[in-house]
Amino acid sequence: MNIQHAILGLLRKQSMTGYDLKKAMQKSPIIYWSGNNNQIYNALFELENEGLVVSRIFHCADSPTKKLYSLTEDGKKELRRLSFELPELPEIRKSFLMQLIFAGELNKTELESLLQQYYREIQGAAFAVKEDNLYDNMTPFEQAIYTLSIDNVRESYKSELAWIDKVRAVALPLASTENKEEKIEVIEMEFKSITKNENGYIEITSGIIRDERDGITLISACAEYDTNKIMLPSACIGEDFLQLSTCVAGHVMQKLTNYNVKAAAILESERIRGKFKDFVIEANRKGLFRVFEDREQAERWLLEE
Amino acid sequence: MNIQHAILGLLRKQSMTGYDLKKAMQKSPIIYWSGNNNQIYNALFELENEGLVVSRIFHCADSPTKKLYSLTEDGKKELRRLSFELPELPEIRKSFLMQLIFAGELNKTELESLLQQYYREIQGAAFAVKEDNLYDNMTPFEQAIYTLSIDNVRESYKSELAWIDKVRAVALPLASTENKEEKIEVIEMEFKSITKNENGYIEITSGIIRDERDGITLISACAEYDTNKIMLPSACIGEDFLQLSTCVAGHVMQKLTNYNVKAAAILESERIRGKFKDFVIEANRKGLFRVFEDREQAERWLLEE
DNA sequence: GAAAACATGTAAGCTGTTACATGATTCG
DNA sequence: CGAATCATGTAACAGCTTACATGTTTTC
Repeated sequence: MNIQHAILGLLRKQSMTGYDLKKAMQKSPIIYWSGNNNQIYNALFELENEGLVVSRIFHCADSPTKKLYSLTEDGKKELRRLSFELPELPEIRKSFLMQLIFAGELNKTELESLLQQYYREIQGAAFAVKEDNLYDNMTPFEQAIYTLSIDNVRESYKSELAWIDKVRAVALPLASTENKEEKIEVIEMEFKSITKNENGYIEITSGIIRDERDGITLISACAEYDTNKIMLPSACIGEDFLQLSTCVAGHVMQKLTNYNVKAAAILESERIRGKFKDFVIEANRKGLFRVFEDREQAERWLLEE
Repeated sequence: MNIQHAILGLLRKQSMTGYDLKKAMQKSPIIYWSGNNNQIYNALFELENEGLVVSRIFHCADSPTKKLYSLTEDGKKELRRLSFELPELPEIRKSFLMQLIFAGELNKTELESLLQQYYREIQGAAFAVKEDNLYDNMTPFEQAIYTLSIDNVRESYKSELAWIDKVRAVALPLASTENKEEKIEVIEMEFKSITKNENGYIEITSGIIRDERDGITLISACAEYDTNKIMLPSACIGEDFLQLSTCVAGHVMQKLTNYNVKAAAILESERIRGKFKDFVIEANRKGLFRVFEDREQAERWLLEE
């Protein structure tokens, strides 16, 4: 399976531009190409050379030539041929398994900490899988196949979560309890759920954000409570978060964006200093992460739309 | 996770040469690099430059300098540091899902045929996962972690098989029954199991090998009967198999080698013609696939050792 | 009026693959 | 004695990624 096949597939029911293809690839949890321009435009060029697609050029007013690609008869034939090729084995790469077997003598705390982090990442990833139709007009059969495929992705994550529990049950008791050189502190975060007229969010009640890992904890908590809105009171914002040089704020923002989680932070104006001020202005404009001085305002924004 | 990390991990308990590393990577179902020279020798060069590994050179007699690599103290520290890095999400690429959703209107027969093929490949791959210790002296804890990791791989395949059954149950009834232009013939193969003093093999009782896909059918039958020995009577060897130009024999051989399945074919000498004769001589020498004129001989070879 | 989204493309670089080159040792 | 395995390395190339360049339209 190559990207050409994917493009032919996406063009099967509707004409699209290169940009449309890029968006479709980025959105889909099944199409695993990142949707980068280089590949797509090159592939389209080759497909057109081989006569499998044609482009109609739209000159809107002036120069912005937009090319709408669609399948030729040959393209349809080729897609049908590819559909009956011998299926490929899935490619599965789980770095975490290597990380574990190469780690050697972990003590109980260390192992539990690693498993916890992995659990949260998987949980977050599973939460982010959204069903979101590939084509507009799908037959019931196509719809069923598509839903089943999305299920497949979700189930892969689920069985990974089940496996982590199995490791907890089997391997944790065998791990040594002695402490190695440095003690690893595991500070748990706690959350509570708040519901206001059919809408709700979660709020951190204890724990401090100081680390990239804590970003994952936020996402995973959202997954657990099945919400994508989270309130961060001043008490849970660590000093590291406020120092841009530590990159903590940036990493956490990245996670929020990836998993489409909306976060409102309440920060006293005294705590917003130096470059962090610019970061706040920038973030407030963007959308998924905003800083408020006032709890009421924060809540209003979180719950809106 | 990069290949450097993997190399540090493999060297954790024992010194190894580049060649040893290559073998270890090729064997392991968890370490997903193909174990190609280019990467390994380059990585070793860099690791040595960074002072994370050292090599002792062995001059055996003349020139064949053999380099035994082992971890330095810095290397051990680096490995420990990497062990506590934030775990990465698994990378899962299932082409088959794309193949299905891009295939569009499949009728019942076509869908069932695709599912069948996919099922067999997964079954074969699961069959090929062998537990086979990474290090010699493993603590019970390390042993448990390793066994659990292998389980993880096997369970990924198992849950894929379960998913295929779900697709059969849900989507097959929705598929149209009408026949498209060309009818796809699905000829099932049948097998019987033969046991002789605690040892056994399976034999094809109906169906003909004519296709790369049939190679997968053989592997999948082996997985089902939990054997890696298979008898191919003359009746099941198609004419295409005997024509080297069709590549059928080559592809089937490839599958047998990949999955470590031993196959004995019984062929009358009249049927061995032209270039196929060379292929037979070549194959007989190699080991996993041999041709016999006589059933007795074939059985003896199959059951030996 | 500024930024985000739409739209098409290019360049440099990393990772990993196959294939080649070379020579020693071991094994049937 | 010939082949397979051991052992180290190189070359060329495919695939994919990040980042850059450029300009338009839409949206706040």
